[in-house]
Amino acid sequence: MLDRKFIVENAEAVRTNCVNRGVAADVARFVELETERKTRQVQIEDLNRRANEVSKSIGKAADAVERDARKEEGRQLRGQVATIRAELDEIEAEQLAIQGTIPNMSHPDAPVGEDDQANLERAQGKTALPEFDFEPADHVELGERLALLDFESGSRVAGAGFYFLKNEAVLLELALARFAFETLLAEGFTPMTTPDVARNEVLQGTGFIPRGPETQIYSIENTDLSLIATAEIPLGGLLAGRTVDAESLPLKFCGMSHCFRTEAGAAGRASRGLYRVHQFTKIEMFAFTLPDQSEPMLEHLREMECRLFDALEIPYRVVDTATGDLGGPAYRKYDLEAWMPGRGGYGEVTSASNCTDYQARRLDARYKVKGEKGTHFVHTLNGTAIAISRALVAILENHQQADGSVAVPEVLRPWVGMERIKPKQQGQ
RNA sequence: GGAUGGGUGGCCGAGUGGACUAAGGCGGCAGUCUUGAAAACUGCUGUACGCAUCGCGUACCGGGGGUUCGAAUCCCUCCCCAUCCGCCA
Repeated sequence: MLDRKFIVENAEAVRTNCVNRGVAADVARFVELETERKTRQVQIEDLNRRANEVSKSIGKAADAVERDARKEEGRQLRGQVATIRAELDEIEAEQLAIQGTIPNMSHPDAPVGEDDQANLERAQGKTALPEFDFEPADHVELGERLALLDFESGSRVAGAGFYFLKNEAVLLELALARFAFETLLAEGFTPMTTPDVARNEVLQGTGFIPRGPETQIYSIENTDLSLIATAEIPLGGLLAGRTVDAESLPLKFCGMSHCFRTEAGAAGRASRGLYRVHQFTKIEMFAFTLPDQSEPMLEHLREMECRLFDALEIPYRVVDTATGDLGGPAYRKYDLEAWMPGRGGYGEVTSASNCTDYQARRLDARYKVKGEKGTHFVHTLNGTAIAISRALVAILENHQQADGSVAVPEVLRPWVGMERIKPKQQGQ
């Protein structure tokens, strides 16, 4: 969320930004409430001060009569505090509700627009679009022919949206993970595997809504735990409620986790195959930085994503996300969209966001400069290194061959142990 | 799952109703001393918010609630951690 003082002092800019982002948030009401809140705050502090003075004077009271009189005075004061406190709580609750709906400010270069139609292509990958001298298959059909994907069993076991990977698909998953980690380790990222569940508090801190009608999150009954939708959640939680020394920043992590998403309301929307599933494995980058480091860090994350997908020989474009499509926490966001011959178009495979201090404020993740008074909020960034399921779509569809096989990208061969994935006989 | 003990300021750690709303130590910062450093000595050293001309105030001792004029301290409740036992990949 945004800082309340910032909202009040920049009400007009915040309001305009809400419009650009397509969010209806009552900024004016927030500002109005802030005045109300401050009045109450000052009243309460004054009453508390007087009550504290009274309390201290009781020990020194001359006699029982005076003591009783002072006690009564104290009771009165504390009673008044309780009344005003209740009003203040109500005001704060309303403010917090509004504050939660106000999105982060937007980078001045982010394209202004309602939705992904307004996204701006910034660059293209090194790999040219494939030209097939045959009718290319989509990944579902390839998965079938090569015995790599089993959606039917997945849905029998866990329901629609779940799947089994098998045979070389499993090797590809492991190879992709290994490849991503090797690349990122060389760049100073600290590798992590994370809990696949997290406290709802951590979900909320990172900006995810664990419950409610439009939630995308699976929650675990009778606990305050949810299945994570991305390693961004536990990695962001690493510094939740903590204050680190400024010198220790930036911190770069890459975490592998399973990701679980209910995809409520997404039925029918490109729902075939691996593109939109309830569970997948993902290697995610996450960074905590000083404020002036976050913009270069976003470029760094994007650069890593490009390097990974160039190495996988997958054609893609880099898109600068439009204000209306940024979501709540992002200040700026780049997506990599890979070419997917099966759909004859681009599909999102990664996403890198600079959340500035928006996420950190909710997480309460701070840094402190030695010798200076006070603390500041860190900046947080996250970016997909490789989301296995979507990477598999792109690999299978782009590297398919006329003979029905799929070429394994050069960089993965050491781990997959073969150059080609060949069609199987029935039952394999 | 069973038993026990715990959660206090950057860290260690004292503190069972009012004497600074946290002793003492470590670490950190500044100064004295010293050719320089170390040691020693002296002082300072949490965060947030508010008011304000140095400064003052309010809140915070795991979270929430309660008792009381007054709670780190008493009560209720939840969470977490540690150790041992059992079970187990």
